[in-house]
Amino acid sequence: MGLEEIKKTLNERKLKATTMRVAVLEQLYKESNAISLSKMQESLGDFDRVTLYRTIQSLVKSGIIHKALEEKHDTFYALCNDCSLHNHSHSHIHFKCDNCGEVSCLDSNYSIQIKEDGDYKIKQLNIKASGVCSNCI
Amino acid sequence: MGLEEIKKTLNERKLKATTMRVAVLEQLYKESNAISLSKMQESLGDFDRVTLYRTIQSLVKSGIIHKALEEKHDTFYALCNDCSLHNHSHSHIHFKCDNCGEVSCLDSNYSIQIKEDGDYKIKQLNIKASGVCSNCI
DNA sequence: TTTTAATTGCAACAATGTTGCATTTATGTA
DNA sequence: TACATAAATGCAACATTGTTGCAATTAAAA
Repeated sequence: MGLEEIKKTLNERKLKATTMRVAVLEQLYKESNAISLSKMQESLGDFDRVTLYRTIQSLVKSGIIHKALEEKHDTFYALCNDCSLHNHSHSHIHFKCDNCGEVSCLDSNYSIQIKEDGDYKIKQLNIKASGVCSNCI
Repeated sequence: MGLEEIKKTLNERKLKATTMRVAVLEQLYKESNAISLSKMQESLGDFDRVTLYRTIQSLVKSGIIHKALEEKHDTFYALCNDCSLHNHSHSHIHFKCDNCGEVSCLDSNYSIQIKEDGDYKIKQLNIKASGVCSNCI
């Protein structure tokens, strides 16, 4: 995904291709995994914190990225590879490696079956798995 | 669970039966569901915030309660009914009702099976379900 | 009742996230 | 290419959540 394609993606969604947005997306395309807000802040250097928050908001809202994992002290975002515009991150498992801390979205090789046999009506699942990632095995 | 029993539970774990600890546990025994920090703060009135944090910490550490659900702006705690001292909240599903906001620990009527067929080694699952609770159906 | 270690309350701080507003910038248009 | 304009940015200020150190208080054992 080159610069031109990123700009095109943004303009298609009526978002201006600003330096910050392009930088965030370039980083996400480079890594194939989710990236944390804190890591983005680090690598983006002297941008304003507020601008990053608003950048993320706009990218999430327009369906380019999604919130992969939310922890108390950090939040991870990932590209919406397999997500449709209106249905994000609902069905796949978000995985965090205990060893290297990397967060990724597991694909359909990992599927879930629920036994639902009581009074509660489950409509949505949010599953965080942890363990050892493919690089750390 | 009366006052005496609560005091006994605390002393068994070498915790002093202070006003705050007793109040928190009484509230948790009354409700059978998880209670959020913000709700505890409300009902406990003029206690110091710091004291509540440390009270929660001590109760979690000693295995009386566990963190049921952690959201960005609130954290829910529940009694360790079925959890052993060293193995908390690992295997059950935490449920939040979309309608009333109530958080509860689902029992073994709800279980999850994961098909694991890729490079990642899953060691632990943290499952948040949302939908409609038994009261709101 | 006294002792003492645990617990509390306070003040101060750190991190994360939000809002309003004036300034700047990307983009469509002339 | 220059201009107009709506969108995006940077700044200051603030809210919320959680933490630490320390002196004062309290539960429980002696």
